[in-house]
Amino acid sequence: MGVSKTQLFDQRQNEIAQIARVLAHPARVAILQHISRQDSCICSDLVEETGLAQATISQHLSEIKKIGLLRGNFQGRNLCYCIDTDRWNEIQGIFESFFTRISSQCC
Amino acid sequence: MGVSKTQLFDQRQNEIAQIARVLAHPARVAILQHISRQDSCICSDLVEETGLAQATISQHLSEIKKIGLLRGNFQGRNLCYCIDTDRWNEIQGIFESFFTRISSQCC
DNA sequence: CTTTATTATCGTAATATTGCGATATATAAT
DNA sequence: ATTATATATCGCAATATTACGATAATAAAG
Repeated sequence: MGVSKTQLFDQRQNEIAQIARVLAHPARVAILQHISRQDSCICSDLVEETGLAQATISQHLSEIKKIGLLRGNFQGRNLCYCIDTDRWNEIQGIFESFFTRISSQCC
Repeated sequence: MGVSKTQLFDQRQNEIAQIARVLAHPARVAILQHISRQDSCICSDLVEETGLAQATISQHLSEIKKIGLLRGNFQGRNLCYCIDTDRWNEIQGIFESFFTRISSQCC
């Protein structure tokens, strides 16, 4: 078969999985780190930085966008992305509570 | 094409991605939550709980095992899994520092 | 309006993931 | 040792992801 059975799981579980999926590729981790390192949020020297093709970077950016983590403005010729801080904090909260809820005293 | 170019990224970026990949499926999120909810860490009523086939659950468990998050002991007839708390805390730390390092004052 | 530079989308190939039935392996009980 | 139960692995089919070249769309500059 090969279809993910998301309907078997609750909304929060699917939400965590959906966000984790975005972080589940080193390029996207690197992109997020790069954007946040720049004071002004330069966009596609990401191509240079990572060594991936422009089309590939654009695709990764669009994955990150899907979970609401990016905001983009034109700045001169360049489309300039930055991280949506509110959404970032929200996601941080979701993971934090997921991590702290889990604990087990084993057999 | 279609091969993830992991060699383009540093060890930490790949590590974050590898862990996120495990959390990137709602079944695995549910499994972790279930194991931690049980006082004693029951194993494969996971099949009942989730509605996935036994083979599928076993496969998901093995993904979680790969990043060192599970410990298993036989308890009577049953193989009983629990979360490796040390590793869990380590991973929590990795994500926490990833999340807190990222911030951006946008254009 | 045309040109130039930047980013997005399309089409396609390679690979990875998801899921399950069938079967093998492992442990406890008899 | 044999049986019964639980878990792991194999093989396969369906779908998803990753990557890139080619091309379209967008915006500033001339």
